[in-house]
Amino acid sequence: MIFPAGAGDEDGMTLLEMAKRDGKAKVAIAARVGGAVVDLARNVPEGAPVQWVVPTDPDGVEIVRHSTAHVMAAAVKELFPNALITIGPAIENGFYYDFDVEEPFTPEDLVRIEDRMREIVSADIPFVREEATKEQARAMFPGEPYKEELLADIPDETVSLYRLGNFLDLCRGPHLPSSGRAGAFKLMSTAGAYWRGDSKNRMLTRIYGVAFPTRKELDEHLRILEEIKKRDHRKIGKELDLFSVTDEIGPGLILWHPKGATVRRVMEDFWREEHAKAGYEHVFSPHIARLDLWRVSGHVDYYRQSMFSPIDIEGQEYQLKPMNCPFHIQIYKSRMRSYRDLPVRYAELGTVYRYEPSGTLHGLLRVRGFTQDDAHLFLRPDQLDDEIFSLLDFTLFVLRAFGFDRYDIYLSTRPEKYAGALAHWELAEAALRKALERKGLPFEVDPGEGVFYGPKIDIKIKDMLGRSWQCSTIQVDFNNPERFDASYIGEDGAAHRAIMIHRALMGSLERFFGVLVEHYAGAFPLWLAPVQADVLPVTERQNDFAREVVARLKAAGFRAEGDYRNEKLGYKVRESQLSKVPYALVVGEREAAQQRVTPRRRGGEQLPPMGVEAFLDMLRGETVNRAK
RNA sequence: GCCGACGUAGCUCAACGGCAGAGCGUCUGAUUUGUAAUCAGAUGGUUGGAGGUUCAACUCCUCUCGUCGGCUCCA
Repeated sequence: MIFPAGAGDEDGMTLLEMAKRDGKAKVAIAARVGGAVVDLARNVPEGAPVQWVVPTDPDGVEIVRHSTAHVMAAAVKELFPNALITIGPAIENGFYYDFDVEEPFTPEDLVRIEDRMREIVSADIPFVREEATKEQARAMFPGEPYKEELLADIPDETVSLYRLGNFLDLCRGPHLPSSGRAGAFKLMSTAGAYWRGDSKNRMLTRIYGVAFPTRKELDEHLRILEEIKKRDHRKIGKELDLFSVTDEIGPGLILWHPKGATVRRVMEDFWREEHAKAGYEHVFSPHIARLDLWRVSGHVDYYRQSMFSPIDIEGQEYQLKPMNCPFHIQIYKSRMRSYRDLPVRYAELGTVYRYEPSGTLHGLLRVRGFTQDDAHLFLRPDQLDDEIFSLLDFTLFVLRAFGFDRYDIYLSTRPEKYAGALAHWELAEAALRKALERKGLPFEVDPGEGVFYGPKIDIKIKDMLGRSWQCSTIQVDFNNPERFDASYIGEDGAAHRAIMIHRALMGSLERFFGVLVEHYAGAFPLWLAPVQADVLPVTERQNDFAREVVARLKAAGFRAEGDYRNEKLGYKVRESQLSKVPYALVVGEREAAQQRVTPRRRGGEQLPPMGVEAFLDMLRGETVNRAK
């Protein structure tokens, strides 16, 4: 919401005074003058139009968050005078501030800091903007080495400073007129963070907080956090007995339990089937290979920090594979290729192992051993455009089948450190761009974010809660065909270099499965559900009929289980519901007599009794288009 | 890897220098049950591991392994 305002008509009038005059002082927290957002303490610019910035504007929210960070720093400086201040920006949903302290803050400290913050807000202390030369500013931060370092890096001669009571901070601003304008906030956690994000620097103590213009928005945010917690795939994975990671096996290594493995198998079957239809050939490759292979591929040079140590086998060094590409290239190279053979498309659910620092491991989303739904395509240059175009189609089709139809697409271009010829890069970037445009897909360019061997398209899917997950990637590669001498015989009878595309749609089965669990909160759509129907006999007199129903469902290719325990129906229904099985089939005396079942959907909806065949038809109808 | 917090029964959690517990689960028995928990009994632990302080350690200290929240990186 933007309130237009008249141009200032009095010399020396501040924006705040003008806001008061216009009755906007209660809502405006800053103003947009020209392109810049400025504090209300500034003078009204002559002749320039002014727009009020209110807390609900994107710019306004950022000011609220940034100023809350300053309020926190002021509170910390009062309670912990020895804490050295560094930086404290606004971030998504809130803010943080990094401090250099001898002893990290405890949860109790956070409570004290938050209490003190509320007092500062109640006192409604003005934020006062000052300007100083760098030289003057240096003298204003005695004993604050981080501020000194920041000052040294600022190119401008004049810097701005903000005073909040006794607390002074070097800051670009803008800020709220006063602390009383801060919205609803809450300190969330402390964390270690390197000074300037560099692990060579000293570890600082960061305090994270969330802040919103209103209490209502804060409460809503906290509710979403609760929802995220409820959907956590690690929690649901345990509850539904899908997978585990154990101390005994090792961190970052996944055990797929039968229920999780069933979902994975369905995912894989679907994947294999669709790839075969799309002209891919399936291959298999070993988990280790001679280290030399990885020297040729460039992994030893570019990727060593993510690889496990080589294994000594009879004096030869072997390497646990971090990628599948060199194997597929070898298969391609196993015989002479004609231009007529291309494109050659090799697909493999290839399990790779990468060393990830222990602190980065996270459930299924960040692991040390994972299976890529990998494929490598070998093409002639004239095939590049069409291949990428149809690949985009194929990718979006697969994602849609799993229930993802919202995504962000990124085109990552040539990085500073790149391999190969510039002309190749330009050709590849143009091909990727053209395909996206031809499909009419909106995308963002990530300049310099390509892989060393080529540019790429990344697709980040959005889940039910709107969170983004990087899964699909399509990468053009001129480098590896060069390194491995992968070529084909052209129409002219001469050898030509092939172009390679690396691509993964789900990315990693582990991660994709984890995302699926959170997306559906464990309630998988029918085609993926590990158990699709629970058959629940009301008394043990119906057990025989229930077994027959289970057998018929299984014979028809569906996954069904019977609950023959000596429990009341309510108990069995409850357990079926909690394990998120899509259908519970109640079979009592009436059903058994009429050879029928009474289905109950996962949500509680009861369907009329029907014959087993009718129920099977219903299941078939619901699984034919997969995602639902 | 680095900073911090945390590891107690299969699961969720109590006990926080003085006899290691509850609910759920599991097992046994009774009950034969109609759409989110039938009753009773039993079972279950080198308190992550190693060392130390103490008359006494789940509790305090050191080391180690792991988990979680971040930093960095990425599928």
